[in-house]
Amino acid sequence: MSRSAGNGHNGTLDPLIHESSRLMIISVLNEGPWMEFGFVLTTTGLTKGNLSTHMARLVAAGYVEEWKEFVDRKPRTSYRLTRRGREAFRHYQKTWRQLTGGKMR
Amino acid sequence: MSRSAGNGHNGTLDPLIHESSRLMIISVLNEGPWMEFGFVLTTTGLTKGNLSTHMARLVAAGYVEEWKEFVDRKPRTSYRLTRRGREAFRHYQKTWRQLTGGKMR
DNA sequence: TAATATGGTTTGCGTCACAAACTAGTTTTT
DNA sequence: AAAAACTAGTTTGTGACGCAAACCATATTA
Repeated sequence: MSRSAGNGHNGTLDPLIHESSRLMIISVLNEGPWMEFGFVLTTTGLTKGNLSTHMARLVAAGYVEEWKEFVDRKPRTSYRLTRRGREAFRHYQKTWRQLTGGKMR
Repeated sequence: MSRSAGNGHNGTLDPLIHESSRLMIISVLNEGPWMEFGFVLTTTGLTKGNLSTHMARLVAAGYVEEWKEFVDRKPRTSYRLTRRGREAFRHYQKTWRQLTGGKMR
């Protein structure tokens, strides 16, 4: 198999991270440890539906970890970046800077 | 009319620029003045079809200027960023850095 | 004149991001 | 105690769009 996934360490922008909404989400999660759904919701300004589905994809990709619990009899969902997620984000940032910085340098 | 286009000077990433292929194209065009189709083609690694349609969109948006001529009896198409295009790209870069750099700084 | 190359454009399909509708349970109101 | 409204998300329907493949027009070579 030839190494050329959407994310890998080739010079392409991981689409899972690059998509605007998810870029916002990941940038927020990158600033700290566990964050609640509601916090990410208001910080990013996304709708609940979209936040929910984007989160599901990030979890499925192993970039984000999900924690569900009941607090005061109500459900509470929290997220944090996994190590893989943080690394992927770092790599994405590096790639973006190279790309937009010009081929020759 | 309330200023909130896809590109405007609000804190969102202009989708016309943010899309990976076009981000590559614009980054390349940003490095110089007129560039030929074939050059952009090999530099970005896109297929001809996709390059063609992306260029059409960028031209339609007023971000890129198109120049068609015949050289040695063969068609030649060249492109360059317009002033608006360069400005939009600068603004995009600024926005991206703010966004991914964290809310608090 | 048939094949091959050059320089693109157009088309069809599959993915996916978004808003809207829905689910499940809790608290408040009447 | 039933209904209404609120909390905390999840699921669904659909339009937009990015991609590869097919196509077109002209020029060159065999």
